[in-house]
Amino acid sequence: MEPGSKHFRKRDAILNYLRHTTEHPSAETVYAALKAEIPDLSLGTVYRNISLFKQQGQIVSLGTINGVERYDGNIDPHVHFVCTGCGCICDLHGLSVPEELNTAAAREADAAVDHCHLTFHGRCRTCV
Amino acid sequence: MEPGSKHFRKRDAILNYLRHTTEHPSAETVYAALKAEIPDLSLGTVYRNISLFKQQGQIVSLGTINGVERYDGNIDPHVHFVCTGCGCICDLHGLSVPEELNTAAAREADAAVDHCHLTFHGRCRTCV
DNA sequence: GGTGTAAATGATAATCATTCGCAAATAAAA
DNA sequence: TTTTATTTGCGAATGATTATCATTTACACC
Repeated sequence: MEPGSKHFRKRDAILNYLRHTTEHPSAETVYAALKAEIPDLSLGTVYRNISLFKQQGQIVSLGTINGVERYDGNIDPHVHFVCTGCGCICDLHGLSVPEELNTAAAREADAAVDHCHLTFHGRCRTCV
Repeated sequence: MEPGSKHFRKRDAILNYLRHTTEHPSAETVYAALKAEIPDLSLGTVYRNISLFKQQGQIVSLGTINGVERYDGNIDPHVHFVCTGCGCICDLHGLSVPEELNTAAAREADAAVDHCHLTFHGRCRTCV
């Protein structure tokens, strides 16, 4: 591959996409978006690399919404809002889980707490 | 069906099971547990009724852990701990999401917030 | 420039949780 | 009892995700 080429390695393109989008996409969405610039990308590659990134801690899973798993390339802890109507996810950077809750959780669960997810559910603007 | 029979309607047995267990089971787990006392129960019936209960708000989904959806028959809001190792879920009744976070979330998301889920992740006692 | 080896990928088949379709069984109503 | 609506069992269909495997590519070394 020529130096200075705009062709990334596909793995890099996938991670790069996940890091620069705010839509918290599914594997299928990543695939569809990248397919435009990388016509010979395959869906299997997207799944394969996403599960690699997840395992390496480079991305984070937000769980499944309407049967499909969604991912976040922004790994520093933040809160999410999920719309029950359209399934859109948005970041809430303005709030955080109080530290006391972490320690209280570890004590009550009698376990080693690693991280937590706080997600609000409701209806976004366009879904009334 | 005879009056006073110990045969419930299957739907009732499923809801009853979900309300009295603390294991936050999957559909398959509910099926396996009830199959003992109701030998002619079918897995389809479990799925069918679970999705009905969910829609009616009689139970709550905790999302999918290791590819399978888990449910909670206790619908009053509480916090959960999920073990990354064995996938067990336990209730944390001793802590709650501060009310201010709800209003702050609604403001920042510019949306109608209905409820929220706070889940801690880590390793339980038996998973080191 | 080759050449060799390990990693990455495309294409497709397999897996597996969940949903659907439909006929039989059961309950409720008349 | 007869009629009608609800619930269920069974088995097939669906759809997201994973595995397989042959091919291609990256990268170090010559």
